[in-house]
Amino acid sequence: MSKPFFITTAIDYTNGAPHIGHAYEKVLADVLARYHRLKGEEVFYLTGVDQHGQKVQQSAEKAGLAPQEYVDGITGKFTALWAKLDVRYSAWAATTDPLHQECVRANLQRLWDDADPATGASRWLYKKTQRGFYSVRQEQFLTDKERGPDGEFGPEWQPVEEREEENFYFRLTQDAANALPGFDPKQWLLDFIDRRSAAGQPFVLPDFRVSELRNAVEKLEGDLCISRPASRLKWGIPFPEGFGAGFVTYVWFDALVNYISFVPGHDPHYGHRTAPPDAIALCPSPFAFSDWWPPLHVIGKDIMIPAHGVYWPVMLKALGFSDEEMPTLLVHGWWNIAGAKMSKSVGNIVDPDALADKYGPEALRYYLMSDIATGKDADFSEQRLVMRYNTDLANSLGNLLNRMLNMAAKYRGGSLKRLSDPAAGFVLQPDGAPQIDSLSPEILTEEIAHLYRDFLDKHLISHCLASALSIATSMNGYVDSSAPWKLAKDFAQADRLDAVLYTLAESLRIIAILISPVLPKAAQGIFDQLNWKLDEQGQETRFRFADAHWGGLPDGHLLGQPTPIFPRIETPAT
RNA sequence: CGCGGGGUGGAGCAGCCUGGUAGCUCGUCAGGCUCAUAACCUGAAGGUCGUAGGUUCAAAUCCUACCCCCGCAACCA
Repeated sequence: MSKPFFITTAIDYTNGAPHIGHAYEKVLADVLARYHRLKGEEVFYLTGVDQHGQKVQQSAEKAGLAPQEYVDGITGKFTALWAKLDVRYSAWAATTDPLHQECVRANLQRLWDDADPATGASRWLYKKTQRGFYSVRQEQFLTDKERGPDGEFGPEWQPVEEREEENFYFRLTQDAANALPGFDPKQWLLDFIDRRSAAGQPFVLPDFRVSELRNAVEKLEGDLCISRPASRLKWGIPFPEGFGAGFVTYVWFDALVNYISFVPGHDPHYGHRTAPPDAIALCPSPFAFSDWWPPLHVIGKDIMIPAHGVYWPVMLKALGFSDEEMPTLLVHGWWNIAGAKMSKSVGNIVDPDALADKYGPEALRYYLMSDIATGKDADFSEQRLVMRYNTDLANSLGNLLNRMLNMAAKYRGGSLKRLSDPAAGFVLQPDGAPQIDSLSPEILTEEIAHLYRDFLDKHLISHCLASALSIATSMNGYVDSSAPWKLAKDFAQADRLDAVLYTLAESLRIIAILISPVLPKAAQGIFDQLNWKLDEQGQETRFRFADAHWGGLPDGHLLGQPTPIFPRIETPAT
């Protein structure tokens, strides 16, 4: 069995409804997950929600709800949207899940117990008192960034008072006061990033972001505060008893740990390498934690620095993960609105739920995957969504399926004939060349399948789609140049007509396989109308990358009835 | 000298890593077809690939300098 594929997304903060950016990331990961399943791999796709924190605590109070009640409501909007968009995840990472809470506490305990023999103190965590300005109204400490032009804190923060607070810290650097014996996390991280790049396996993809991360690490100073006093933050995971009473886990040691806690075979009390027999019994997967690990983390560019690019690898290192067990970050760009950043305060948030209702989930999935180059930003436009759907799916692919099925039904009663001489159908060009676009259809589809695979391995979804759909474009041209409606009137051309119809049907079968990760419903629809693999109707296993080879449809195969699979979206003239 | 991204026909983008006829979608114009979802096909017009140097037989692609645009507090992918 091949290596299982473990993919995650960022877990979304449950303080507001999902927007188009959330949808993009989850669909992107879903497409990659489906692609790996298409290749026959076991896939574990983890996504979820980050439910803790002060913002949630405050919003819940404002709404007059208990925090759990409040996050359950928002969480429901996310899960409903993923169901609507056919985002098919393997496990749901909700940070209020007891399993996760236990894992976070166990990890903190492991780091606390990992003591330096010389001092008896933890090598990774320490307690420190810090003094600063605290806004009673906003319930947070203020930094110089919050000061107004006059150097004073504005009225939105008042009253402000000086306070002392004791917290736990996680070592990231090796400053004189808090040296970590024998190990400098910052230097290790720099070396690690360089080694991965040198090995051709960059820690961060696309690789133009590596230098950005590296620069940020170079400038890293200070350690990471990982706790909050319970007096200030109640809605979070309490520290284990051994740390003393009254501390709650601050965001990163809570949220990032989800990538560990929900993996099958993981047991927080036994570390990440071994799982006790009962843990395996609870989990039907034949894989242990170490089989799944390490993951591909799909994240937005905003949380690469510092969370996923700095804190997370150092946390993993501290927890005992080797360099070979470090994950890879796939960092995607943003959907901007008319060139401007999408923002709640500007009020230009795009609601994916409404779009899915208006145009259908497949149209939205297709747009989000086809109109952005992975890693870069793009402009969101409803007009372009409609345009791309109509052009690529309705006019090109959908229409090809429809015209092929109609001709097959009209001329051959829907029955396909597979000729022994595969070239018979292609000697149709004026110059007599047995070609479509200078290639035979077998070679054309074969080459495109390879191209597609290369693009997908580089996570370039829009390129994949373009290559898959270029088959439809070629075939539409082939229909015109071979003119089956003329062949049908000439008995001497019977073989050619059969060959043309077979070529078109075969191409459509292969296109359906290639687009299935992005357009699962449409791919099913194409197979249904081709009357193909009906015993696996509706199942994802109906599509296999290995089947994307010429000649799958047998001689005498009976095709189904044509129904527009991508009805054009008609918009009122503007 | 803060960091990073980008500047390619009217619009939106790909190509740049691994130099070698500048590609895609939309739009415009002119034809063709009639199997099809007023869909499809062909052809044309339109670009000195931000600017200036350099390397090379050859540069959108590599190097240097400069100009312009965008992002880098928070909500937030």
